Amino acid sequence: MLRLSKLTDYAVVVMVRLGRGEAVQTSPCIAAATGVPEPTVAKVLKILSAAGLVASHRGARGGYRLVRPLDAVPIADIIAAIDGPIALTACVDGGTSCEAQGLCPMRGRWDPVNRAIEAALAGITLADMADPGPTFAAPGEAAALGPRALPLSALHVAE
Amino acid sequence: MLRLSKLTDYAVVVMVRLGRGEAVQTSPCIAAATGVPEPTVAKVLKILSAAGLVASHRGARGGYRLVRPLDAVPIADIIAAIDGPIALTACVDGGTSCEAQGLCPMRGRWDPVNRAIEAALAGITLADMADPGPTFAAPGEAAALGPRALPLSALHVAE
DNA sequence: GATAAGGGGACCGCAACGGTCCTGTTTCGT
DNA sequence: ACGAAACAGGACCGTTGCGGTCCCCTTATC
Ligand code: FES
Ligand code: FES
Repeated sequence: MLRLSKLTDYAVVVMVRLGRGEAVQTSPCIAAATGVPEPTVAKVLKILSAAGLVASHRGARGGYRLVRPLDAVPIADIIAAIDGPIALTACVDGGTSCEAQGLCPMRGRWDPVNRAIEAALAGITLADMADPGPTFAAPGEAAALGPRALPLSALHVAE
Repeated sequence: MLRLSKLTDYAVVVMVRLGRGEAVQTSPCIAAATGVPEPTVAKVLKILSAAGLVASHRGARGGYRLVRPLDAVPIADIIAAIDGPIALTACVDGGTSCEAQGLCPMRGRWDPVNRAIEAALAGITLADMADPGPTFAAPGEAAALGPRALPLSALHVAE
């Protein structure tokens, strides 16, 4: 399905949330605001922090803040941070994983495809996905609607 | 990793192989020619046949043949056939799978991303991946050979 | 009628992913 | 100085989907 991991989706939600309100926010706070379970939020933030997309401050009154503004973060960065480098096949550009590269007819064959996708993903920033206008009309109580396990959604950037 | 299934990779190899030699070829023949195990080739061909990308002829002296020439088959079709419709997230355009669509702030957020990828994938045909002649002259970076034990490769369109 | 080939499944092992939890370590507030 | 708050980092499983194989049936040629 060419689908990306659910964590990536969460990461987008979390990042967008970080773009609102206080500059520095804690993971429990974000979890409460977004409706995403707290451990998962923490995990996502750790990964994002390791990738340098967010900065962390430890200790009491600590939290996370954005390093770059939302409009300077292409989703390609998020995907790369969570799902690893963008590579459709095992044999990526360098092809460091294959043995007989000189003989394999598929060598580098997927590269243009990878490039195209990478370009497409680099052209869209989080700001584009955040809220391009006043269309965001359902604050707060949206989270209350998900008493059950919230299957795949739970993507609420509640205010 | 945004990776696509191995089957898709096989499918490309098989399709390219179908573009060579005899117009109609049997799956054992293709398996022998490509080095891909026969059952897998058969599986791939069944899927491709169901998707209408190849035509099959049953009975003795049967086999498969291409419906469209290679340059008329964008890889998007292959991916769609094997991995299913191209959709990065669970909530696709229509969002038929989600319950509280009206409240979810991510509704349709990924759509532009999907479109971009779809467009990128539609712009490259199998012919582009087959063997565009001697044009594939990778510069100096021939990459150091990694003596591996053929992890995922075996993608040989042997002649 | 025998044989060669595709059609459509069922089946199982494995690896990756999602999700949770626990045990440090750091910093701020009192 | 002490304790609480919050991040860091990993360990830990259940589940899922995928890759791969096999079997039996139908179809068409010889
Ligand atoms: S998660 Fe499905 S519409 Fe939001
Ligand atoms: S499969 Fe790796 S270079 Fe061909």
